[in-house]
This record gives sequence, C-alpha cells and structure tokens, in this order.
Amino acid sequence: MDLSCKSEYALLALLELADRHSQNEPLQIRQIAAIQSIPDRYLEQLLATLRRSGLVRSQRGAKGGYVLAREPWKITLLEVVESIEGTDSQQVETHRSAKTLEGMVIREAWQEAGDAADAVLQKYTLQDLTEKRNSRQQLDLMYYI
Amino acid sequence: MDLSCKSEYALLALLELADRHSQNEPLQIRQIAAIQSIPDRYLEQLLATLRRSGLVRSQRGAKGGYVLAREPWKITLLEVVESIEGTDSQQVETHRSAKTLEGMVIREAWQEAGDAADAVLQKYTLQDLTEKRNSRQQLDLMYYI
DNA sequence: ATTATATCCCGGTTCTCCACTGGGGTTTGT
DNA sequence: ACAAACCCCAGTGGAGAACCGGGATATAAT
Repeated sequence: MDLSCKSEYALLALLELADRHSQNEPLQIRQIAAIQSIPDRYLEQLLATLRRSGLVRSQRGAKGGYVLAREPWKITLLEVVESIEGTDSQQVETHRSAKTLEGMVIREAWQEAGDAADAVLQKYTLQDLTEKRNSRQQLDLMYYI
Repeated sequence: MDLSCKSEYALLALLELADRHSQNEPLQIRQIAAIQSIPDRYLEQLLATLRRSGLVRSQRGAKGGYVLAREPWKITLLEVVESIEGTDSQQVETHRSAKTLEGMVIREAWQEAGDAADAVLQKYTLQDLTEKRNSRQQLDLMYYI
C-alpha cells in the first residue's frame, strides 16, 4: 500500500480545513501551503481535484478560499484517496492475461487484498485523524510538564 | 492495491513451476515465457530476483531451468510480491512530513491498510491458486458437456 | 469603477520508475 | 568441442509524479 505525495498533501490540507470547519470562513491555498510546507502551485491542483469530487467548496475572489463541503466526520480517507489518485472506473484490460484462468485467480486475490485495504481507509474519517492528533498533542504536553 | 505487471508475470511463472513441481525436472525461461506469453528477457530478470530471494532454484547449462525451492503450499503470495516489488529497505524520510503529528496519524492509517492487504496476500499460497484454477477448469468442462 | 486578492485553467519541465531489449559472459550436459 | 541454458550489466521509450509559470476570471473592499 503506497501513500503517494499527492494523497498526503491532500489529506494534510483537508485536516487543516477540518480544524477550521466550525468557524466557516474559507482558508486560502497560500495559508495551507505555508502551514504544512506544501508547494502552493501543486496544492492548487489537488484542491481543484477535490472540488470537482465534491469534497470541498471554493470561494473565488478576495477573501476567498476553500471550505469542506461536508462535516469532517462524513469524509472518509477512502473518498479522499479515490478522488486524488483517480479511481479509474475502467481498469479493463490493463493486463493482457485478464482472460486466462491463472490471470483471473491472481486478479481475484489482489481484488480481495485491495478491498481489505479500502475497508480500513473507509472506516477512518477526517474527524478521526484530527481527534487522534489532538489527543496525542495532549500527551506531548503532559510529558513536557 | 495495485497489481503490477512484474508481480503478475512472476506469479504466472511460479504457478507454472508449481504445476510441474511433482516431477522435478527444471522448466526453462523460454518455455514459461511461451506458455504464458511473457517477454522472455524480462521474465529472466524476474526469475533472477526470485532466485536471490530463495523462492526458486536454478540449474545452469544444458537441460537447465528453474524449480520451486519450496513446496507450492509453503510459498505465499506475499512472499512473491515482496521479493519482486522490492521490499524497499529504506523508506526513511521519503516524505518530509514524517515528523509532524498530522503526518504520523496519516501514515499510521496507511500502515494499517497495508497490513490488512498483506494479511490477505499472506493467507494465499501458490497451491491455493492452482487448486482454485483447477476446480474452475473442471467447472468449465462440465458446462461444455 | 478601480484595484487588490483570490481561485481557475492550461501548459511545460524535470525526474523517476516500469516494461522491455540487447550484448555479451559463464556453466553444464552430450 | 559445442550447444543449450542461465547470468550480468547496460540502455531505451513511455508514462506518471511533482513541480513551476502565465495568464484569465471572479469577488470584496476602496
């Protein structure tokens, strides 16, 4: 299971949006990029993809930016990665051995493995990650004292 | 979960070796490549990798070829894919956000997803695949009659 | 209205990896 | 000796990832 740079950037940005979701004033690309040290022109493309997938909404013009389109607990990690990584709905015939019996049993095993991974990514939401981060930050403070 | 061409080729070759594992005369690259329609010079590299991982043994010279190093039910799909795909020993700092709290929780989720996928690939052996293929071939014959 | 501020859209660039090819060299059975 | 196989190293073409840049467009504030 590979975590690509794209997906990580997108998730970091979405976590930032999730943090500020209660006050609903938009957050700009530049700010997110600065906070998370992401190249801003690259992040722009990722946010555009997320917008087309309906995960974020954008406000153009001055004082514009991005906000989550849904509540942080209603956005799963699977949705994010499928939006970003492009869930090529047609994976027909990328391999030539799709029709042989051997190819089919192999592909079925991989399908099952992929489904198992997807199940994990589907059970976690943006909210879950922010909560986990917050509780860990709390722990760091305790050790600091 | 992505099934690369490399892993698929390697598995097809290993399934072929598993088929002929009872009679223990080696099978040549050319034969495997011809049966499964794999570019032979490419398959050569993959088999070399599998040999270095200890999954197959090779016999050089005339009448040489490859045989499974272990019984087909003692080789899991996970071993194969880890051998082929390169168990990249250094994944240290491929991402710069490895030390931030957000980066850590994200990476942990991905770790869990990867583990889930690995568990599936580990429970299947070469034997399992050949048996599944054989039973399905049996089924095809029944429908043919 | 004008301007500053943001997103939007299109393209190019560099880099790495995958799939594949080629040229030899080495081992082994006949 | 000789042919049949594996062995090793090196290169190529295409695709995608990770960027960067130049404008066009929409919007809030003046």
